Amino acid sequence: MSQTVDRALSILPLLAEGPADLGKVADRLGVHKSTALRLLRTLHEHGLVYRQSDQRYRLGARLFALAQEAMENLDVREIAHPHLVRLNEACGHTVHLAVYEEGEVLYIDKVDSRYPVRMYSRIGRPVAITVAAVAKLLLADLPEPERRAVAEKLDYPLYTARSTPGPAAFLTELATVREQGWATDLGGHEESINCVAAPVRGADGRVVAAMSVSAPNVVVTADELLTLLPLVRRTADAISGEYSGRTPVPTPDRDPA
Amino acid sequence: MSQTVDRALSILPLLAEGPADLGKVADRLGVHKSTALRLLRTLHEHGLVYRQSDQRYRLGARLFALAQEAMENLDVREIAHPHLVRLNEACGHTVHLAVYEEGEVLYIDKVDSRYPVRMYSRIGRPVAITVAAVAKLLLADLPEPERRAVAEKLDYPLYTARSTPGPAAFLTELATVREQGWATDLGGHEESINCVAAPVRGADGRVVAAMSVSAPNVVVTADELLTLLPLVRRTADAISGEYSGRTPVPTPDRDPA
DNA sequence: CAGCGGCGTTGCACGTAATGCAACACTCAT
DNA sequence: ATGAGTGTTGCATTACGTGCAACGCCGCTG
Repeated sequence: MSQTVDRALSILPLLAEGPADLGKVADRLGVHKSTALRLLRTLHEHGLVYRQSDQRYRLGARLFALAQEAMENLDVREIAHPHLVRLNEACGHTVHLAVYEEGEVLYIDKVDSRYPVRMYSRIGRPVAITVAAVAKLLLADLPEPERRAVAEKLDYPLYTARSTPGPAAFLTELATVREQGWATDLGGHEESINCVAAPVRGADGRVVAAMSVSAPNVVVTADELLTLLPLVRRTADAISGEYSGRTPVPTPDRDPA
Repeated sequence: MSQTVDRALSILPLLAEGPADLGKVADRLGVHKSTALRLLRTLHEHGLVYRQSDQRYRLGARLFALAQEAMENLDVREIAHPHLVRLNEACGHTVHLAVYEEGEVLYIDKVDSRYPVRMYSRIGRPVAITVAAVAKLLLADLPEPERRAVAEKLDYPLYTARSTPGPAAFLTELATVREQGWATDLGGHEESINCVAAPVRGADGRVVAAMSVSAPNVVVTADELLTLLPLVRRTADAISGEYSGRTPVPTPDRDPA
């Protein structure tokens, strides 16, 4: 809508790929060097872009700070965190919390497994949306037209033989998940890793987040992991209760309502 | 420099304080509502801003993804290298840079001593993890459970009489190192070689790498080497600053007052 | 050492594209 | 109903961003 800003913002993902010099930025934007320079300068003044000693540009500190603040402003996360920790203490596995936003699913919190074997996932990183258990729950709750639209537009990478192959299979899976109120990922992303997930709902019943427990085969089998489902669901429900404000009294309360 | 972009970017810190509606944004920017609307739309298209269900705006998810991607594509080695060279020019000794990865500590860069006597160490080679100063710094920063798990699993070869004998001693040493923010290896790997090391930290304060200066007894005594500690730490801090995009501006002035 | 090519930077005239205005659409309260 | 509070759209004006060309600055290379 605003050309100048649009161009300026296009620089950010470009720099996220790695440092670039002025010429490269101008090229990729399709603008004159002087234009690119001014845009970069403006970004620099706001600290979103940093100029390293070899004069190349890269993303700057304020961006990290903003991302941090943005995350802290997500109140689901704040409410959920202690529950995630408790769940991790109970079962020992990696616990994730994820939200849906604008066609993407992102991890917004994580408690690492107590076992030395760790999964590769980091907060802020987009989830493998077509296979992850949390993604299924979040997408399954979208209104039908949007759900369909999103499913059509996605790529369906075949991470493993069990990955969701395409839109049709995905929509079927979403229907099942929607019906049963929980989801799994059994080796769909990485052959040896399984997950079970449950939804966190707001006061209006809409799914606002999803949480999962993940563990590799070498630690527990898929069947053993499934026995944790009731616990996962109870935890998710507890978070839902607290989030939607109709919590009886969780633990440390200052004013009894 | 660019008014439009400048205004648009000013919205981000504003939203970082918490969600705001169109009117508030326009007010704070000192522009007409329609102008603010267009700016917000552009930010929205790039995912930097998200419109929540009550129509208010808040910081968007792509911000995480950007910050995340930038972190992953950041090359400590590239940023650190000129600093290592400068340090080597200043003190003449061998300078190392190392990172932790999956239970191992690896040298990823090295500037050779100007003295004829050289250590043998190779870039990409695993470090003597139980004794090397850089290894201590990197392991000391791991979360407690993992640190313990790693320490338990290690072998403790007795390279010299001063080598770390076992897990207990190692964990104690790590606690000290963690506390003081620097580390040494005084003849723990080879009888006649000493090292001092300091950590390189990312924007979040986590240790992403460690650097050390090493020299054999025949060139400088351990005490003499220790006098280099402040310089080593300053260098490491400079790298940290640049790595996290925090340094003001590397102006080409000769002498900073 | 001079000459050269590649880079970032600056000043300026041009015309695109951002701006503010005013009118419109909509939702809630009253 | 009716009003005040939102967010939204179309449009005329001109401010502002744009590209150009010239400059300065290294680091090469002959």
